[in-house]
Amino acid sequence: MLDMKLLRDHPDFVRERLATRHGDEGAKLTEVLTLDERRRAVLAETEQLKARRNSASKEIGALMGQKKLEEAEARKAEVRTLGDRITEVDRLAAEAEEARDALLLTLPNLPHASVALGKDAADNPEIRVHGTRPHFTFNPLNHIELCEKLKLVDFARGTKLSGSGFLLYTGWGARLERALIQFLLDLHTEEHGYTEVAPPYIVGEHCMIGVGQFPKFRDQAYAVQEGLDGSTLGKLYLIPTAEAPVANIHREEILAEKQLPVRYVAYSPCFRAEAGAAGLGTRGMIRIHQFDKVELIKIVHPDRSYDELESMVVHAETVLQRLGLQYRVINLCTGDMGFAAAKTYDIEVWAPGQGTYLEVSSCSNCEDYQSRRMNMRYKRESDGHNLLPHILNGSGTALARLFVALVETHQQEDGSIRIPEALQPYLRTDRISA
RNA sequence: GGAGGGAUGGCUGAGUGGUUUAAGGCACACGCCUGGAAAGCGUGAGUAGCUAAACACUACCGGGGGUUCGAAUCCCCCUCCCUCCUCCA
Repeated sequence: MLDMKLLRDHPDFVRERLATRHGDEGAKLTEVLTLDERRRAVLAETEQLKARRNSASKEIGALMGQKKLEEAEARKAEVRTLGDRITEVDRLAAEAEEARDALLLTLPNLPHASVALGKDAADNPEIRVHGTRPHFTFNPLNHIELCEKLKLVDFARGTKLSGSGFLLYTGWGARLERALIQFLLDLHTEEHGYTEVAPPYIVGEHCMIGVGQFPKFRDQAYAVQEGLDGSTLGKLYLIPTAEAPVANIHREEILAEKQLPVRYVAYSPCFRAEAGAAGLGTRGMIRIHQFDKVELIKIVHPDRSYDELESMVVHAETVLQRLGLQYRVINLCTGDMGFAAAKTYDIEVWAPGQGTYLEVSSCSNCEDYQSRRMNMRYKRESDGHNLLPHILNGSGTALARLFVALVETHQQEDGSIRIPEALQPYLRTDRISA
């Protein structure tokens, strides 16, 4: 959520920044400002009325104490009409505030000044490229062929169980997935200083609103119903990312300044409806309804958040380096950025069987956009003021596509997969073969 | 799912209709005292809205609604926590 004060004081600046994003929301800004003005006007009136009522009520109390009952009754009648006005004016204020806030929740974050202006993915500047692409002396297979030959994933039965977009990992495939998860968690806890948490995979609506997932992307979520009780539907949702529960851990709390930075790492499955998305319906593991991910979350001091973003990207890159994968880091331009982000780096891993890069990580600084929605604050030591921390999230990394890049990159001429050294202790083999 | 008990400031804990602008205590800040500290004494201090700022004012006792001139206090609904029963991995 954007700062209402900023909208009031610098509407043109906000309008201009919003216009750089995909799907300009600037028109809503005017409406928010109108509603805000109405609210403030009505609020001023109701506060005056309440002040009058409060002092009158005190006088009535005093009159009753002096046993001047008749006078008291007369004043009561007077104040009663005041009360009716207050009820009415209060209602107007509440309505204006509700409408304003509902609209405010639909405005995306403002891009940071350092973010390149652009329209879509084609305008994303490339920051750096790492590693060399594998060179094959034979005809390399794609991950679908490899998974079927080595029986790593049973695509047909995954679809039989849950429909297209769901995977059944089998044998060494299931073990590889599990090994990757543990490798990632150990890396980030032991080498990068994150605290591991294991969150719920179902969260309340307030958590989805907190991270900016709702109200805009309601159609992308799986809603849960408890048993036959239809009234529970729409209260709880399967998480689209561990960001939803983990970023909300300290919602409605006031953290001590010296607690910052807070760094969490969490494994979770991620559930995405992908309504209207291209590429579902074809086989494979690139875009699916359920995938595993290890997520990084940081809650940091506002002065430090852009340094923390840089180190977070490095943490995610380390994953790909250890696994011997070629990748590049790009910076999302204003038109391609996600809803809550002020600045985002994407990491894309090279998948030889696809002949393209696949996005396996997205690291964003959301600044105070989420903490304001969550009412998460920290107490500044110097003066005791409660301020909004900055919240960052990053994949470290998403698994299914990492799996694809891994098997496609490390495939051998005999059809086996060479396991990178970093992973061998977890999988307890250096090779997967038929 | 059933029965009962709870939710008050950073923490603890009083408060069943009117100087409660929420007592007292702990912790906190400043001052006095001291060679210095502790103890003691004194003073201050919640969050937010409004304001250029300050004063004033308004709101906030889990959330929402109601009764009343006036609600932390009375009534209704909801959420969460605790105890017991039931069920269960």
